[in-house]
Amino acid sequence: MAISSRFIVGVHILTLLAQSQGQPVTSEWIAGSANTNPAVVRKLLGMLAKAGLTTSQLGAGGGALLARSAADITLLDVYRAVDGSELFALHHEPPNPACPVGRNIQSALLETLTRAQRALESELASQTIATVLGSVLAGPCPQPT
Amino acid sequence: MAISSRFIVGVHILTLLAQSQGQPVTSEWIAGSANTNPAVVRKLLGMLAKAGLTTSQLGAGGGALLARSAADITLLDVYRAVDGSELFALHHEPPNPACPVGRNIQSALLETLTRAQRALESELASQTIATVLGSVLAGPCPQPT
DNA sequence: CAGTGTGTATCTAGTATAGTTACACACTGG
DNA sequence: CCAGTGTGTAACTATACTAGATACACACTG
Repeated sequence: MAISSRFIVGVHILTLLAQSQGQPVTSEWIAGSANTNPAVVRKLLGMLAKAGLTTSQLGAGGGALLARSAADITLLDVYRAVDGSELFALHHEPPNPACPVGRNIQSALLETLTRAQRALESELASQTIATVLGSVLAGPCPQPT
Repeated sequence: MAISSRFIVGVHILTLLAQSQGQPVTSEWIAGSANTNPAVVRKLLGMLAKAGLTTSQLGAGGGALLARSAADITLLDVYRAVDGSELFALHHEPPNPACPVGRNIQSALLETLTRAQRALESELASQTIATVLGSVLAGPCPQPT
């Protein structure tokens, strides 16, 4: 369990907003669909808004909205917005520079780890909220009516 | 920091064993190079041994050894040995099946997440302990002598 | 101007990591 | 044969992160 559930819940939220077609969606409604707490949803919406993916309409009849087209939001955008730390941890304490292996191991691995992370990110970049919504609506038992 | 430091320390350990050319290496010596605690090293060695990557020689003059050639141990083997959980977490509580999005979001994302994880793993599979050792020894200030 | 819903703060519980100490036991080497 | 070495493992600690939960001020709508 390396990448927190914030990622999938973030995608869930944005997919709901995409489905709502410009109607503001309340955090309480989102929480009902994701089966979590409204405050958790609001925390995630804060991160998504800071990343420029959503906006909020305050006051009565308010709620969350997509800040841009669902086709312009990739899963990589979501990943970076809610989970954007380095994928691979290094040694807690820097290794012993007096040892040839300790001195060079981190830089020797850097390129490989960067490539691995980039490979993962490029897969995430290939999907958008629009394609996810398409898959969701094509699923079993689509919207009643 | 999604993938724990166990991974890079595991690679560090195996690289040291590869460098030692069949001489057993004690956990204390490894801990000195990785700048950590011998018990932590022994815990990692236990995981690596269970995965068939290392063996141990008990008793005086004992220590850890590679169980097979350094060229036959990929970084993916190490990753799986010490960190082998699912990369992406799902919702803590399953989403609401009464909502079209909640009902289908997980299966809609499954293929993409699997592809992303596989892309990362395939990068890790492309490097072996032997190639890492090569990079380490080619680094600045190689072995004195 | 009343009411709604966000944004934020705070607290909790649960879990994972990594460090540390301690000790029984298997094995080596003389 | 036996003293000593080093592993394997357990128990405990500190730290950090996640996610759930409650509470409340404030902006905004209608």
